[in-house]
Amino acid sequence: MKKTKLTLKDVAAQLGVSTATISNAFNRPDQLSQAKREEILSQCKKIGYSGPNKAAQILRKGTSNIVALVLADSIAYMVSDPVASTFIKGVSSALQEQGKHLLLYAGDSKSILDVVDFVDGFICYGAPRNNKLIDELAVSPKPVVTVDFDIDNKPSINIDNEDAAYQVASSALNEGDSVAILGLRLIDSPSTCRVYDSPLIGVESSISHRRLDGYMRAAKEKNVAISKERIWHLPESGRSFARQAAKEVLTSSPRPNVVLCMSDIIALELLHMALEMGINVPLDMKITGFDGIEEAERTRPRLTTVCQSSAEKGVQAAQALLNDMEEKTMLPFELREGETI
Amino acid sequence: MKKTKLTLKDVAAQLGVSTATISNAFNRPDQLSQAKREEILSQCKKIGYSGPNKAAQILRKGTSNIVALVLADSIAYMVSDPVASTFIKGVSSALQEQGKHLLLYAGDSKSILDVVDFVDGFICYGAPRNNKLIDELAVSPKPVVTVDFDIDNKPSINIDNEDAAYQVASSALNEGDSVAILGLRLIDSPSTCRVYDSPLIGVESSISHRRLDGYMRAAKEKNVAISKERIWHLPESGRSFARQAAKEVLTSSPRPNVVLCMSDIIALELLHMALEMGINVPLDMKITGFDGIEEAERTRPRLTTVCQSSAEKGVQAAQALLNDMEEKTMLPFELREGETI
DNA sequence: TATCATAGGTTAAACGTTTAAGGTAATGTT
DNA sequence: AACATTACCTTAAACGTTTAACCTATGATA
Repeated sequence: MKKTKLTLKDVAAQLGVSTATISNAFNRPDQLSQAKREEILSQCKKIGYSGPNKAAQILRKGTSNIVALVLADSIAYMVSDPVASTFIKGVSSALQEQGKHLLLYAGDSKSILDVVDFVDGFICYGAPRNNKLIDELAVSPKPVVTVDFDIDNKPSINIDNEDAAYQVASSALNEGDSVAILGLRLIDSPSTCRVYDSPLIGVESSISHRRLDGYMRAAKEKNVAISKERIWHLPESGRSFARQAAKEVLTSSPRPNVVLCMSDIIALELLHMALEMGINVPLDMKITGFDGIEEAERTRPRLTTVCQSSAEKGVQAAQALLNDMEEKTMLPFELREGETI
Repeated sequence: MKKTKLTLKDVAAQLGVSTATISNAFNRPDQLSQAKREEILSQCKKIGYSGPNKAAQILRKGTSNIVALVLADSIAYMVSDPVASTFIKGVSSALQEQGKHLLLYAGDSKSILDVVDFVDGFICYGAPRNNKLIDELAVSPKPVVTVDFDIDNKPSINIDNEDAAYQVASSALNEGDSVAILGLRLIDSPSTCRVYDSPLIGVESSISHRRLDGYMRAAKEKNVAISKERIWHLPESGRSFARQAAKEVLTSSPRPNVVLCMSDIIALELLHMALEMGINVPLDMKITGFDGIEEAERTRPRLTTVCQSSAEKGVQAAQALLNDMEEKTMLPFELREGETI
């Protein structure tokens, strides 16, 4: 058992050199002769000194190799969402390659102040549920990269959600259609409900808003009207919310013959429920999704959706952060025609 | 724009009190009069001092509120596994409740030395792929809680994997059966293959070893022999590895009529493929899983498996860490009889 | 009235490093 | 031979806090 943890000072004393030299041996090889360096390193190993204390380094150097990933919602929810977890996957592999550590941060937290002093930067995936965080991130002294939404003057990674939504809606819609939209985080309600005249929440650059805009533009072009009582709000993309919304939509009258869903999870639950009710998809009801998750390829009929690479978004976000990129990046997406329209 | 970040010293000077007093105003309300405290706090807010620098606190206090979650494999893989992500979910909610932060740490990392100085403790989910980490954790100066395996003298959270495996195997097996086992991380190979005579890897307390023991005990009791060439190794529980292994098993001859799988993901891929090949489950082939994931309830026939609550494991692990528990905890499991045996 | 707690501060020494700025001897330059 | 460089170390001042130890009125106690 060690008596007490060795410090740089102890080691310096024992080896009869200055603390600076020990420090340099570990951090700046060019500052001392190779012979001395090797000698020091081997001595350190021998006496059980495993290198400079990281906590002290964080304070002194002002850098920790920790990157905070600010998730839109609670960690608990985000980690179980296939799209989000694929994103996390991308982020983590890019970070690991550079020896950076990943701190998961919930978007419903009170404030980023409890970590801002020691993290090296923030990757922000989706507009945090707590709007205050956005304001704090906007003035953060540490670098910030946003994904799936924007903050002025901060780099971001996005796809053109408006265009993607427009395209998928355009290929699904025809004049005379009766349309419903299953949207995400549109209004301020903790449960699934119709939007009606509730004010829309969140930043204008959020994916929900952009997608809604795209849907509406396509609808206008095709001359179909979508009233706000045909737009549903889901607080998140979980299966239980999705099932609830699906049920409401399927039992609403008149039953829509086109349903535009803002995520594949939502679309898939709707699809399953519709099929169970004996509704013919796409003859009686067309369904579109969003994201292009793996599961959407395995269903019969295959879901028509918009594919984007969440893993790639993660990688790009990490790289943007680590390389101090300043631009806002637009990633490609791809319409995947399945058999649900 | 701020000129330069305010420090405690600056604030103390501006308010004409000592740094200790400012510090106490934030950390130890009992050390100064309530009037002064409120005065200080409101002044701080006014001049834009948001509280003591966390990096400095980490060094000085020796605690950071950061807990490292050491995953068995790479973060990228773990986050996409439904069982692991449910566990993470449990951990994160328990931590968030206590204001702790979650650092994801990959089990295939070189060493924990780069974080041990600043984290408050380790939750270790599954035996890390890199064995060196286990040794380091065993002598870590920071608290450690292991899950799904054990380290001497460290608290742990487990289910009785041996017994669970024994039970599920017992209910599936009958004398004369031809049995195959689809196991996880049994030998040192990066790809799916039969075990044959390769030496088993990893700690004896790992879930794989315990489950294998349980299977074998049941087999012995039922008088069925399982040779090592009927045991497959999968490097991880991913779907692609599972499909590959499923294919090998289904085309092996003689084709087994019972397949014991060490995870539901593996079992489900096998089930799908078997059904596609026109094999009758359970008449021609019985299949058992492990874990009790949600997806396993939705398949037809429903999978026979062992249910455990990964979320609960996460919560318990976090609590054990935060409360300095010392004991090794055994959580309950439940046999879920589906229609695959 | 002399004595003793106590409340509400202050002082200064840590916490364990990094890194400018200096110093010195050896090497290179003219 | 005088001078400029360079290579290699050391000194000491940060980094921004926390906290034990100490101080000083003020009110309570005997």
